[in-house]
Amino acid sequence: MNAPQSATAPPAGPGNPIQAMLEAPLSLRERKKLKTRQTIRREAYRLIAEQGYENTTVDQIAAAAEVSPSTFFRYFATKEDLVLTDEYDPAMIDAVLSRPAGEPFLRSCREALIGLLRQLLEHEREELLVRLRLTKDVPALRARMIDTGNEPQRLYLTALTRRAGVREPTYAMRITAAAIGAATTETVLQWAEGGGTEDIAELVHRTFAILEDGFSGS
Amino acid sequence: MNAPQSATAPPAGPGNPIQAMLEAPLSLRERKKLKTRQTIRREAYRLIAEQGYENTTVDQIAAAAEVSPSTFFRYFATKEDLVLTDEYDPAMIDAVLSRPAGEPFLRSCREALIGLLRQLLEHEREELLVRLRLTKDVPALRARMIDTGNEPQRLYLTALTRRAGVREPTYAMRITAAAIGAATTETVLQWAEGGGTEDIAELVHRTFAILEDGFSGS
DNA sequence: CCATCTTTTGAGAGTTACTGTCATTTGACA
DNA sequence: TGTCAAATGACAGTAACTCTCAAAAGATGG
Repeated sequence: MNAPQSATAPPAGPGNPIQAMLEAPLSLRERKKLKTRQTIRREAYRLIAEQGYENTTVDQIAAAAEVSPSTFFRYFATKEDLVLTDEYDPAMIDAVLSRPAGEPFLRSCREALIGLLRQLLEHEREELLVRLRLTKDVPALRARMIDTGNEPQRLYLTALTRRAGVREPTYAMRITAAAIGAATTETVLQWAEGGGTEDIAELVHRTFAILEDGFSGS
Repeated sequence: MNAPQSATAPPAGPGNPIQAMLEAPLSLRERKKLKTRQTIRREAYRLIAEQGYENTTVDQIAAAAEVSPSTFFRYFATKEDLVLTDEYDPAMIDAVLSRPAGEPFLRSCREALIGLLRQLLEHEREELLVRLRLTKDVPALRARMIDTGNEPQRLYLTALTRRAGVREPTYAMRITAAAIGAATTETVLQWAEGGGTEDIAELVHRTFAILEDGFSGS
């Protein structure tokens, strides 16, 4: 193989999945890789903040991070991945699956989401805000987001399927995951648009209340 | 101005909006433009069917349609737009808005959707199937779809906002539009995946039933 | 510490989607 | 028929990727 794996997160326990990911003993090589990845991302965000997303070229980012453009693409398959990739997807699935068995799916999602967001906010509130705002403002990113593995829809579908203990999701599962996923995305984007000043847990509650009562308010 | 407008659909009445678009007296220039547009799309679909989306270059398409690459980009802003652009968005908004005033929004959407799909199926069933299947299979397309103006989410949001007679959509409207829009997209994609053999009206009914009862089945 | 093996990196060349400009052509219209 | 605006094509450029190959650097066994 010729490329460093794109950060396959170690399967984290349900206790504090994010924290767990920050530990783990690392070889020198691994540490260097991680550092390179962080440097690239940091420099990229700096440049993007100064010049905007479209005006910042990969070559500039590579130069600022002191790596070759080739190396940039070894760490991020596309420029968009800079903003969109996320290491916490497995944690979200775990969080949903570790909810009590009989609980309605909607509630499991809500609680898992609130728990995960609380942790994310503690550790990297600012970065999350920047990323979400970019996601909302840059068309290419908003577009791409849907397809990447980190979109909520796919997470929910995986969780639903596993919870039911089946291999292939049913039609109803697909529809459910699509709807809840989109609502989740919209919720965090709205939070970011408000500058992160609102209580995100409260927003999540409002969202799920709408879903739960079948949109009867409209 | 230097470029032909990308098919701004004439505002169609609620009667039979699609049919209305197919009539209208056209000047020679307009007819030629329309023909060029159709030729490009037809040749593109042919090449894509033979070689796949990624392996088909814009230059090839332009050559096959006997226009210059410049002209290609005057008709389709991006290669993706070949597959994704859709002339019927205004018709969908109209269809929702022309439902009875007191009707629950969910039902208005359902009926509007079924009505529009029925017409689409009559006129261009095959093309619709091809497009949907491409949309589902080609990552770049699936990604891009969300951002373009033709995605259901934006349509529903517009309809909701206008129906309420306000300027800015509320938080609840955004969440509602996101959820219903995603469910709609998933529904038609599922239909296409089944090769169009299932009754799409029935699928739509199942989808909206799930939404209506608050996902209590999960 | 050294030799060797594997992973990571950089250099460079090539492809493709797209942008902008400008001169030429072609339909519209009086 | 002459004039104007819209449509087209040729061409040059940019930037995001892809591929290949050789050099550098960490891992590993002696």
